[in-house]
Amino acid sequence: MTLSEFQLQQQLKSRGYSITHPRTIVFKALEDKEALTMAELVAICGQQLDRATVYRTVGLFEDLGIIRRVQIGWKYKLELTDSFSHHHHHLTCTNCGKVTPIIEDDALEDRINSLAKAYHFTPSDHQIEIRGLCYACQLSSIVE
Amino acid sequence: MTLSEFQLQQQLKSRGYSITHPRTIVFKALEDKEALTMAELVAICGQQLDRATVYRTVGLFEDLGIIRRVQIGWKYKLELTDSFSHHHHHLTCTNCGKVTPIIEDDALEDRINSLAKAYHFTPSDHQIEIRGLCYACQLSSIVE
DNA sequence: TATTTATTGCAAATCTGTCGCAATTAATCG
DNA sequence: CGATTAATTGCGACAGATTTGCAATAAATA
Ligand SMILES: [Mn+2]
Ligand SMILES: [Mn+2]
Ligand SMILES: [Zn+2]
Ligand SMILES: [Zn+2]
Repeated sequence: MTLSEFQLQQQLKSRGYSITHPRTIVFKALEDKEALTMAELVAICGQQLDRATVYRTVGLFEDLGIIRRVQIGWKYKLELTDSFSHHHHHLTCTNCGKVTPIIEDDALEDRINSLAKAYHFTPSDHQIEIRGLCYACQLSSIVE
Repeated sequence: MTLSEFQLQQQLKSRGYSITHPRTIVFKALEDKEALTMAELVAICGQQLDRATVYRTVGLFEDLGIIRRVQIGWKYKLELTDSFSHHHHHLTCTNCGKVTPIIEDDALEDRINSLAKAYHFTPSDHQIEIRGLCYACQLSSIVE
């Protein structure tokens, strides 16, 4: 069992939820992967689980702060929260669709927090998506 | 006719699309408003336009870079792009749902662009949402 | 104003997400 | 380890959101 799988079980248990087969399957599907759409997640788990169960599990995991939704392109995707992964943001290539995580940047995080304060907000979370052309797509567009 | 309505017509014409009544209605519905959900937009235009037409127009406007989707909470909303409005980001109150625009901040924009460069991306656009408690909701949570 | 082509409205189809309920599974305890 | 109990799941069925084909209509052009 991985460390985060253990964390998941602790999290469920401490909040009075059972550790079930479906919940483990959904968690593993998201582990170590860059954000998945709901459709992709259902496709991965769908052979073994009912659609409704995947939705219910996603809902529960969101409530428990185990996964979060982020906007990538025009859809939202799901990924493990910072407690199970590392805080990061996303670069999306508008040409090939590749999504690259941006590792945490203190200057950026600080600016975000100061801005929230300037508007008298108490920030709890934030998300950033930068869209543009990835290196590979820049090269191929020069060739054309 | 407003300046941005004129811009819209230029944009449509130059790309070979007709300037139609439905397209004008959808554009006006979004003008000078903070992000609308698709449901809100359909409600506003729905009396005069078919649902399908609203969806098709939104799709076209997205392709033409006239409107964009931004994630607000767990849903997306629609708003005019920077060419028709001013570049900004969003603060969302997780308690009352209020959405506040953050006016452009150079330090933030610079950091975003440097990060993109560091990853060899050519950035074209980005979006930021900060979630947290607005001032009013902070006060009421202290009272409780 | 007549002609041509793009656009729209309508209705049907398809996705997406939700719900109630009976069958199953996990947790608990002797 | 079995029996008991309560939570969870699968299975329709369902409501809402978005897409599509096609005939009717409106916009552009000359
Ligand atoms: Mn990610
Ligand atoms: Mn806005
Ligand atoms: Zn690319
Ligand atoms: Zn609030």
